[in-house]
Amino acid sequence: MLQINFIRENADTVKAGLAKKHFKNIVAVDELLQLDEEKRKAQVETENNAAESNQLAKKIGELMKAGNKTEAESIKARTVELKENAKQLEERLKQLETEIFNILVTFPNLPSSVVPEGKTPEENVTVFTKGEIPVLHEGAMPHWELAAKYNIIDFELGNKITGAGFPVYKGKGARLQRALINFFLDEATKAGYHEIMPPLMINADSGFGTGQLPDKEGQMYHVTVDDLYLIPTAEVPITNLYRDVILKEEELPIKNVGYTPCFRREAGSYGAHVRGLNRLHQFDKVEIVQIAHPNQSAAGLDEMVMHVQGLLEKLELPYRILCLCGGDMSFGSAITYDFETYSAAQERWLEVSSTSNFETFQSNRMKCRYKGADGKNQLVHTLNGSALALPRIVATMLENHQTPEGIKIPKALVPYTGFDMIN
RNA sequence: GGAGAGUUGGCAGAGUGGUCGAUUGCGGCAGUCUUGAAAACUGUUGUCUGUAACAGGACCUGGGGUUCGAAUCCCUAACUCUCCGCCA
Repeated sequence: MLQINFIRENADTVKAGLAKKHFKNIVAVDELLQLDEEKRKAQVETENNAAESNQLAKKIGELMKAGNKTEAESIKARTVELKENAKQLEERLKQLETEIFNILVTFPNLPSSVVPEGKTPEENVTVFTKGEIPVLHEGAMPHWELAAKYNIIDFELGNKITGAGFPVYKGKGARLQRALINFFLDEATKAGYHEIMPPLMINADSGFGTGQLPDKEGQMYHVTVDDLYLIPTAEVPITNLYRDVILKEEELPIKNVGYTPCFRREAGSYGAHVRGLNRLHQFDKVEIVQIAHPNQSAAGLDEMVMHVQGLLEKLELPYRILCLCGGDMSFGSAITYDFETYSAAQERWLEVSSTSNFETFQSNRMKCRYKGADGKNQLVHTLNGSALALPRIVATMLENHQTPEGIKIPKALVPYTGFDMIN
């Protein structure tokens, strides 16, 4: 969430930023500032009223103690009057605050200055590409056919047990999942991340903290009897660990990693591009999260990007890195790098990681701050990235590493799988 | 699920209607002493809002109420603990 003080002092910058993100309702900025003006006036009135009231109440206390009841009674008349005023003033103030909040939560984060202009995914800028795109042998198959051929992932069985988008992993397929999870966790640990195993359900406060709520409820599974949500990503619980926390400056950066299943309703997506592992309702992901000093967050993002690159290279997958354009970035992000691996049988790039700096957007919602050298509390920056999401990695591995004899497991992963070929 | 007790500043823990934003201890920070450290002693130490700076306002788990006045009384929600029941 943007800070009202910042908007007040930088209205033009805010408008330009919102425009870059292709936010439609930019006039709301002026509306907001108007309301803010009114609210501040209302606040002064309310507080002056309260100040007089407090003063008189104190005086009544003193008079009562001194036994001067008649004078105390005479003052009471005025306090009753003030109380009436207070009720109205407070109501008005509350109403203005609500209106301001309701506008404020609709504003996305402002994009960083290096984010490219653009509206659609086509306008994302490829900043790095690495790896050979494999030439597949005659009769090569897409991953869903390979999954059936080697009996490692069963989509039909998942349909029966739960529904579409909930595959069942079997035998070497299940073992491969476990191997990737452990591999990713170990690599992150080596890079200095602290392992966390968080709850898989979150409350509404946590959903608000990282920006899933309000408005994006539709993307999460909601357990209504207990009013809890299944996590769409480990980012939510792991970042919210620091909700309402004041950190010491020297504690930063905090680097956490966690493996969790992720649950997404993916309402509204369908078609050929969701076949097989391309888009699931439940999938596994290892997520890295940093809580950083504002001065360190840019370097933190670079480090995260390099970490993800290292993973893809060890898995021997061709990949490219995109810097998302303003219009294609997520709501809360200030800058996002997407990683895509090339899926040779589908002949298309698949997103396997999204690594972002949220700057103060989440920390302002979560009230996560650090105490600076000057003793003042300031908002931290939050960052997160997938390192990595499994299904599309598995999809590309199956497709790209297939041979007529079977599917080769990359060297780095063999110690984790315990086999070097799926056949 | 049933019965009871509780939730106060980083932590522990006082405070049952007025001068309490809150006693005290620990911890933290600064100083004295010391070659340095420890100990001891002294001082200091919550957050938000607001102001040029003061002032002012809000916060004792959240929400609502009673009252001129609420940490304190009432209602309600959440959470924690103890006992019983159930259970991986």
